[in-house]
Amino acid sequence: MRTTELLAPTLREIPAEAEVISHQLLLRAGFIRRETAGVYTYLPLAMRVLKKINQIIREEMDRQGGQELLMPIIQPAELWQESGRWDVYGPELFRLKDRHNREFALGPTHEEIITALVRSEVSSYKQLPLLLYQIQNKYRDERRPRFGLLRGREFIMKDLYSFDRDYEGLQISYQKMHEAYTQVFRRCGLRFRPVEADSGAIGGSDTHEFMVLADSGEAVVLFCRKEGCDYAANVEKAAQVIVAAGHGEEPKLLSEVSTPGVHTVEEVSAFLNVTPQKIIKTLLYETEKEVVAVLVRGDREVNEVKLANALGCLHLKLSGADTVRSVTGAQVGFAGPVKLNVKIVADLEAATIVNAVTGANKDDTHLINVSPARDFSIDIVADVRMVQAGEPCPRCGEALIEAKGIEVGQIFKLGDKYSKALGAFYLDESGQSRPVIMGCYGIGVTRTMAAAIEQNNDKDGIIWPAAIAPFQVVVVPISVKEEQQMAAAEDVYNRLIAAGIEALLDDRPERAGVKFKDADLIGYPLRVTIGAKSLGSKQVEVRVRKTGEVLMIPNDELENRIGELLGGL
RNA sequence: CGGGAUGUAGCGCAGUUUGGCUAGCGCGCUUGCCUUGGGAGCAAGAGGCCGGGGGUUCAAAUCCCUCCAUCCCGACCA
Repeated sequence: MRTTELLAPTLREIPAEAEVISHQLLLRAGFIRRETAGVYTYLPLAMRVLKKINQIIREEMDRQGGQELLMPIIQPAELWQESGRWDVYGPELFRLKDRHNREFALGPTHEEIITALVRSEVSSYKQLPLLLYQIQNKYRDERRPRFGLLRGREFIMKDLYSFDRDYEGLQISYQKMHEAYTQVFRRCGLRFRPVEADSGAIGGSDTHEFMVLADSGEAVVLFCRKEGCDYAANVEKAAQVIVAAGHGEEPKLLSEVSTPGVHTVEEVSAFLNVTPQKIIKTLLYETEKEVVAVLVRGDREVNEVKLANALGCLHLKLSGADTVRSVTGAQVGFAGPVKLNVKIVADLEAATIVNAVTGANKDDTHLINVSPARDFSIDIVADVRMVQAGEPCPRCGEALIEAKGIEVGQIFKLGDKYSKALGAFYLDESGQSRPVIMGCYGIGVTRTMAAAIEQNNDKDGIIWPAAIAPFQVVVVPISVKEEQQMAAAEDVYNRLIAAGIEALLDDRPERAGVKFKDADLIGYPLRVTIGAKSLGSKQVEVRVRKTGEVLMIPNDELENRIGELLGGL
């Protein structure tokens, strides 16, 4: 391919709409253009990258026994009503009607379709297990599409569904996908971690998210710093380790103190001269069923995902000032568990604090020397708080480290949720009808492309890992008017192509600086420069994008050395 | 959905406060000359429903109403 034939419109300035680096660079380097919020056209350079990622995915899925198919994007409402998700999925589901006023959804995911397929085509244990996947556009009407390709409304996703006879089979399929995903992201040249994640109030037991570590990530992950310990979890999931309370403290006399205008933990701590560790923070939450009081230590934060799981509720929200007053009788900042007439959920840690400070459910008043059991009863004790960096690893006890991550993949054990809802049963050897046991496994392809940029860039532009670069080498003649240079450039280009290396010849009649800037911006791993400097010599000048290093390679070793270099990038 | 901001040429912006000459600048684009190892220079050009609609006015990019779009923060996210 020659640059004069390639549609790769680079921009000198950063479009005002782009905030995160991957979005800026994808626009500037001519990979994507926005059509409307969260919807993009992928230009030829992006398409080449996506094809490579897809190819890697296909190879790894197929290696594990996956079979590719293609399902419809337009899905009938009836199927979604059958699974119950027509209502549950909410406004995020794009809906449309046909000319007969029949309702449809644009597929945000394909559990319904694939389960419907399996229920009609699979009827015997002999047909199981099955691993079926597709790579296709997905549609989710995000409330707030943002960050370019990191959160779009239309995006490309690989989704695989596993069908097994039982949970043991599911475990095997799950492990296969765990391995496949590890290989996919490794081959894409990404620094990532599989992390334990929360599976939600309903649904399967296990789930892992594959996180690309990057500061722009929306997810917070905690992982163990100890070499060899592979504990890593989404902050929503990370379990707290109970450090032995250790205070064999005797409960002292409960008493009330006046604390005018002292609301926050910091204020209480300073005013009463107690550490936040001795304060029990009481927060009121409303679920679809009830109001609950949640107790956590003063220096901790409530983890709403864990809380929802502990309560077995679907929706959860922090109560407003009105509810707080009607439940506690006091303004916000003075709630406490003593004599409070709602369900009380205490965090594991908070439940052990003796002689604590709490709100008194009375304006401008706190209680001191509050002790659980004696002064109030707890309905549920559970891990309902956020774990913070520095806390012990649940597996080995070493300190946890916090990092931001971009979720590029998730593997999930569904169990029989969809097979039962949609009626996908098979007959076992004894002729008994059983639900197919399912798993689902997604990779955000377009998000992976953006994540790769988030992780691999510098002030000059993108630095593609060689495996997914749009072209592996760009050949730049300094002056296309110099016949000798052009002839040399053509020769190098042809040799690289013949050697199976994806080369691009920058034959534009531009000045060298312009071509260099574009090459850096687009991020080809290697650049071969053909100019007066090296023309007469027996060496070819090769520059490594990642390091800026310039190598003089003997002409007759060119193909081999470039192949070697690419292998290391 | 709550809060904030912005819509003027392909991109980045000025002009709007205080209505008034033919709507500007930089980059990019076209043509020519010149130049050619990190976004050169000179010259001549093309390119605008000033987001849409309605209103006020002798006169609207500018004031008013309304709709739309885009971005940011938050909430939300199988």
